[in-house]
Amino acid sequence: MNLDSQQLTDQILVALRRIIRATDLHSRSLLREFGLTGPQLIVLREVAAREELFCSALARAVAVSLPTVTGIVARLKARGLVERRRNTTDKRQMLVSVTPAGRELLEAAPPPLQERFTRQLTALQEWEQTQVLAVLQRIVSMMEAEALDASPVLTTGDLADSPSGGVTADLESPPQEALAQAKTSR
Amino acid sequence: MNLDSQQLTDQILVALRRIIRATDLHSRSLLREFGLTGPQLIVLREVAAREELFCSALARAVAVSLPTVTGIVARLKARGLVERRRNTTDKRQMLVSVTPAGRELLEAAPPPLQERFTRQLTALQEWEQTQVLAVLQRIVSMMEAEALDASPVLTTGDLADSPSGGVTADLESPPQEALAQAKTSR
DNA sequence: TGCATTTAGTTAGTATACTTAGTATTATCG
DNA sequence: CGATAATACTAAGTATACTAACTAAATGCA
Repeated sequence: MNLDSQQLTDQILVALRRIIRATDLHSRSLLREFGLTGPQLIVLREVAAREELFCSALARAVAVSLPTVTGIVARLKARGLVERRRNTTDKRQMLVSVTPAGRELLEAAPPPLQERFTRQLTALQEWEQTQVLAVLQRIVSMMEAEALDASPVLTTGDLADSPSGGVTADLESPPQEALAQAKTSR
Repeated sequence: MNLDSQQLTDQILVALRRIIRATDLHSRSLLREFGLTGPQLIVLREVAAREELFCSALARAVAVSLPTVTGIVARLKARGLVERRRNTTDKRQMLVSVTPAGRELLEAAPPPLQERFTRQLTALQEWEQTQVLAVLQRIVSMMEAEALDASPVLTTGDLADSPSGGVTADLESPPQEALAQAKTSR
């Protein structure tokens, strides 16, 4: 009773679709109950975490394309949560920064992931947490490897400059491959 | 050097975003190189796998809302890949079926997931495959648990009626919980 | 200096995907 | 049997998110 590759990929496909959908649904519930969608919240958090940053850096940090952040930043700006100003030394660049209102909103903000998901996750044994993260990062590396040939630009390298970059996983074949590759390809 | 919960959720958030993005990018490359987007391909496969099915069953099977399949089916129909007809016994229902052209296209269709991803996945040890799937299903169950209170309708129960439903995972706390719950809540 | 190239962002167009609100049909119940 | 409720789907509106095409600014090189 072992699963052939067809069944495996089919089931993984379904699981991925449901994860994507759950993420989307959660984003909408955030909008309904808090006023910001998931991506908006993520972008706002990232802007607040730094002093001021360029749109391109922002796009890289949250793993979306430049046009996408343009739209999200525009909506945040319309709400008075961020400000935009041109860089004086290089006038092509736009500097995005959080406003007091934006910072205040963030104080009361819910976590960007489902609260129950977050709770259950932190309740896991540490080795389980590591395993979950390791599997996800492994999937990322397997998926993003594909895109490297096709689109040499903006392969979303250094994400989320958290102090501890990348957890070492307890799986064979390190999941950091693609991230390292992505970094070099800029 | 262990990771606090903030770091863990942040990194998981990033990994999920990148998986979602990689899926989207792959969908576009499918469109470019093959002519159908990922969701279109998935829907077409599902329609072809059955004789004829209702829009609502289709939506459940591919884990999207009814309005979303309506749009996708409309695009497939515009391409002549599927047909729609009203159910004679219950005229509210639309029956979707694949056309010969659609079936022919499917013959030459690439796998809906990234080919490299699929290859690497099937190259893994069996226990690793099981682990990957188990972690994903576990995430699904933790994420979907949230939505059950809010939206009692269309919680996407029985997906993909594959003969072997649900692989038993080598993790504590079975990942099937939410699926079972979702099923009962219809 | 001057023109080509690159870079940073925005705009336009398309697809997914949701919610909410509608329409048509069927089922239910007094 | 007729009014009401439930069901199946469609339509409208919005957000994300991409690519391709565009503008503006900076860089590079002859």
